[in-house]
Amino acid sequence: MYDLLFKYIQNKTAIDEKTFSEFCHYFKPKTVKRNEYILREGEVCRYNIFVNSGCLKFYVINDEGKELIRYFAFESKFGTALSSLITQNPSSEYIQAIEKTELLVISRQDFFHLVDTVPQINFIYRDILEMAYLTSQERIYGLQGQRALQQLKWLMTYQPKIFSRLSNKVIASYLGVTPYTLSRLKSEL
Amino acid sequence: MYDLLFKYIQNKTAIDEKTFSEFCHYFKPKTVKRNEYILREGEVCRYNIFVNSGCLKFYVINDEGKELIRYFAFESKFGTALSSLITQNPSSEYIQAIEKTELLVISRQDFFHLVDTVPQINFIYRDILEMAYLTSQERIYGLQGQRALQQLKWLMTYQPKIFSRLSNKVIASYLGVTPYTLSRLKSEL
DNA sequence: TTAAAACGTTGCCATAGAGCAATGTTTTTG
DNA sequence: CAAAAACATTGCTCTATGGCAACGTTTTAA
Repeated sequence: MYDLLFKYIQNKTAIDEKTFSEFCHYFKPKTVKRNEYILREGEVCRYNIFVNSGCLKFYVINDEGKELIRYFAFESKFGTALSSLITQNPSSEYIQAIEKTELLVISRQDFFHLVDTVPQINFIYRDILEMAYLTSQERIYGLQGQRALQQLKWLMTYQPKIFSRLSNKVIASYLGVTPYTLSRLKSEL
Repeated sequence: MYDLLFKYIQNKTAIDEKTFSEFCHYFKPKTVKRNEYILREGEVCRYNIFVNSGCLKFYVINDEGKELIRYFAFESKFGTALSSLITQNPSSEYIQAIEKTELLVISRQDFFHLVDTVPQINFIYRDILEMAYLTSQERIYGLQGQRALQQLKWLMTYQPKIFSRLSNKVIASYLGVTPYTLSRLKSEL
């Protein structure tokens, strides 16, 4: 149950099983079905989430009703609606399972308690934020400067998992183009 | 010299002047001229930067030679090429002064030393990362989902400083459109 | 297992934004 | 302060992407 989380933490910082076992019970297992919502727009996000297996999508619905995905959390990734988690204001984001997904969820309070008291978790959180920020920056440059075809090529090279596991529809939503356009671009490759 | 930095930290966490005076000497004052580079593509970023006055732009030059700005650091903001700072790999970003700018720079080593030894700085760094990440997320949704006109309206509402202080050319580069398009959009407002 | 639903592809046309050129305006710098 | 450089605006045309419709294929769920 906690194997993957232990490996994740161990991979980023020095930790022994004893220390891990002292706090891992804060993470509660939960299984969600395909298409099940973990968080809806307007709800306050109260959890940080670690994905044990499956895949979650994090997205908003814009004014025109279009679904815009900013992030996929595959197994061994953390994800949360950070803005809402921090401010405890209603989220503008949805979190939804793309397939049957096994999670470990930790409450906001417990999570920040661990960040403040367990140096390894403080470091992990810093690392998560740093990496998330770097990824965001790259994505901003991609969306700002590149034609969809270039973005598609970049994605196929650096995030091939997205192509092997997700439908064209969600990939299009992630790239910010319509499924029609994605379909046409693929025929240009 | 350190007034603004002290206020910045004080505003986010409990700190007294004595504690501040113990570490503020790690931040070295530096003045750069209009258009002067603080970091060029290919160089390794060795500093974190606090802006005392003026404005910096953080950008890349893409394959087509187009300048893409991801962030402006006005006074009382931190900024760095985080990817390069963390990995110590050559930066893909430029950092350049838009106007005459007064900085406080702290070396990578000193900065992470403070993060690890001064709880207030640990907290500040966490806060910087959190806020930077949230801002990035909003920007991703903006670039992904909205027409340039909508982005322009959003920017005028939430970051009016950008309009009062920067040229159309750099605003266009930030929005990811050409100056021609920006000029036309403004006439539609 | 099979009907229903969702998805992917492609033709056609509409639209947002790109890019060049020409012109007037503002800013910079000696 | 004046010449040069950079910038802003706008007409014209071109291209990338959007969006509908139609149709075949795959997936889902009872």
